[in-house]
Amino acid sequence: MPNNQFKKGELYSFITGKASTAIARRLQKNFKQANVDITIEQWSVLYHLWKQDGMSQQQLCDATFRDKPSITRLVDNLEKLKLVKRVASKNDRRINMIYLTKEAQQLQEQTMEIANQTLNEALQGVTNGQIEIAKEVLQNVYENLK
Amino acid sequence: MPNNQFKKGELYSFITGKASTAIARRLQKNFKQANVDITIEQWSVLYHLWKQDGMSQQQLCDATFRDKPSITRLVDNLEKLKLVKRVASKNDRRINMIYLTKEAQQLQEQTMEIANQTLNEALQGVTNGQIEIAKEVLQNVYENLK
DNA sequence: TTTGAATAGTTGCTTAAACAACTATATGCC
DNA sequence: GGCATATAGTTGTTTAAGCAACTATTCAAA
Repeated sequence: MPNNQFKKGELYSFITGKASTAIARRLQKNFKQANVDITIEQWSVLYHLWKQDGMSQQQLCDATFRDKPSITRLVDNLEKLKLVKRVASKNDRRINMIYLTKEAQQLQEQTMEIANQTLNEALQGVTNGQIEIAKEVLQNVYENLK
Repeated sequence: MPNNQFKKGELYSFITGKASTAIARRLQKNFKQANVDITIEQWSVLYHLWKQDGMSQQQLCDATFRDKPSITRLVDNLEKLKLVKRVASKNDRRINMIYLTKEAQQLQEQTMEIANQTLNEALQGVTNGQIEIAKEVLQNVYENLK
């Protein structure tokens, strides 16, 4: 493989992920404007629980690409906010199953709408074909490194 | 513009930026293996100073897409590591100009090589054409939101 | 020229990430 | 059964991000 496939000056945007930072900030701002008082990291955990309620912390680690201490503390904070509950598994007492509260269930529709709007703001002027290719590249990078 | 340009299930990878997180982690790991004891955030500041030594903190904010407190503290830590020096501007006493030390200058070649290798690992199997489109999309997103 | 606004940087606070070290429970093998 | 190992989760520590509030300096306009 050629060692210098890319010009050095082009490295930076790939490594720093300014685009995803910008999306994250905008989403946080849009949550705040709608008086939704959660962080985007907390939202990303809820996102997976909305898809499947009752996941173990380890499953949340895999789903959100975070390590175990990060999930422990995100779940701590979500519990303080009364958005999730830890329930010890009866089959395997090492495992905490995480369940959404009613309050968290009620957040789904509103916050998914805000996330959709945020993505529409972010992707103005970008064609669906370009988006598909960008997603493939990002997925490929993720697979190469995980 | 249509309101639901994207399927909801496709949102997540865009918002969370798993790919850039993965690149960042791999770069950090590769620095560590080479006994380069700096964080990727510190490296990203040095990166811009290698391109142009003697920038103000505000210029570093713009270049690295960080806010002022973040740069204050990154410069604090880089000063502790003796990699940069703050020099008060004589023209405008509000401004700190940040200069690389000799130690930091010596880090450039090695760490840029590691960054190049890391990108090559990340982008295996991705064509230059795909990379160009992905970069355009990410740049477009950044412009839309900044 | 003085007063109000803008700019550059710092500090305090909360949230989160990464890593290492730790506890508790389960599993597999002899 | 008992011991080594793997798995699930927690705690401690350092680094960093984001926001608000703050100080110091400069600029601009009356």
